[in-house]
Amino acid sequence: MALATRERILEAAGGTLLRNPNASVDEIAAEARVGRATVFRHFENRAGLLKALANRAIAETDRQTRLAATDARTATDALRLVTQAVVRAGEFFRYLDSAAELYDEPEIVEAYQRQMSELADLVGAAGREGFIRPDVPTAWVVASIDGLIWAACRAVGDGELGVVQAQDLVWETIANGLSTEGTREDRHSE
Amino acid sequence: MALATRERILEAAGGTLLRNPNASVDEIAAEARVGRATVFRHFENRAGLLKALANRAIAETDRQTRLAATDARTATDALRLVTQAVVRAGEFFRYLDSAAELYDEPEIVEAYQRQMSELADLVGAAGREGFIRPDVPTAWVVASIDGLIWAACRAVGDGELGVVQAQDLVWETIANGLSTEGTREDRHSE
DNA sequence: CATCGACGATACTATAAAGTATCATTCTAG
DNA sequence: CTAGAATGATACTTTATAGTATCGTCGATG
Repeated sequence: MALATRERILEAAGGTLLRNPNASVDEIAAEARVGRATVFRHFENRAGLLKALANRAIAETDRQTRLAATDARTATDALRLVTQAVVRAGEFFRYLDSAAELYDEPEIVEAYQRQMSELADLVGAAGREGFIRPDVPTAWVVASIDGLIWAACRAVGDGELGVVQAQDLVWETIANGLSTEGTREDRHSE
Repeated sequence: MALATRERILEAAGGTLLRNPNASVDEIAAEARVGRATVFRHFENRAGLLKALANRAIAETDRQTRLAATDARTATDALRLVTQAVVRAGEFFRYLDSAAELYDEPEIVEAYQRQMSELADLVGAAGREGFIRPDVPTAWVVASIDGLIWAACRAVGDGELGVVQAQDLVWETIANGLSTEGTREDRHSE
């Protein structure tokens, strides 16, 4: 089955590149239990393999977010669902931690920027609903959500948290932070 | 000046590797306005250069955190100051985004684990002071602080935020999240 | 059972980058 | 002003890996 082989290579590439971003085609093929030549039968070259892998991650993330967005009744709810959806898709793009080669692929960069821009739009809408504190710059909201999602995906990948638990914690942290303190003024005193 | 040259190479390596984690010694030397041979005069090999760079980042982070910790009167305060100190040291380790080779250096891995463990200790102490909500796993507290610090360092590096602003926002987000909502129960409704 | 396509294995070439050696030049200390 | 150290430039070797070509085998499909 050609499809099964191709998928197995992509799967192995994700796992191998996560452990070693500079893994050779040799290593990926070995991980996939496939001959090295077979990798080049399914992908034009190493860059093509990485590109296919990235596109797979983008598609999966889009799928999850689109699925989530249909359930939302408010922008705030959509932001929550999308955030949690991206955590769910995390296993597909976690290898991107160190995929510097992809910065040269306009197609990939564009897709990433589109997703970030969609997130920014959602943050803006949630802000207009009054969910986001107005004194926090939008850039930081987007950046910190991104950072928390990455942290969650890593924690899940390392087995420290379950997926559902991580999803809840991300949103909990976005919404309320980690502190017991209710007031926001005297947080520097104990 | 041997020292100035060595420092210039390290500086250039940090910048170059940030833009391209697989940058060759050629590129680093060019960025440092130095002959390629000179790099090998100051560092045993490429791995040695990366190791020196990592040690520099570790030392700078330690220095900043030690400086911060002396001012703290409570563990919660120490956690805040250390978090902000790491953001301040961010420019020194941001290139580590994709420095996979360093995973093989026990010395570096050990230092990283030590720093994370120190952070975990601080989180534990702050928890005993009642600052951290008891229903949040310590692993997530550590992971999310890490994620927010990374987000802050990237935002600073990209010029989206100033250092001081980023420091405050990180702590603000840790302590209170991003939301205007005071209650923690009905956050799923609008 | 025969055919055709996918695969594994292997051998080969090409290339980029690491690391070494050498020599002329420049800079600095005495 | 001079001797020695640091540097730049360059040429060279070595190595790892990408990518190609080929051939025999296996397995599904008709």
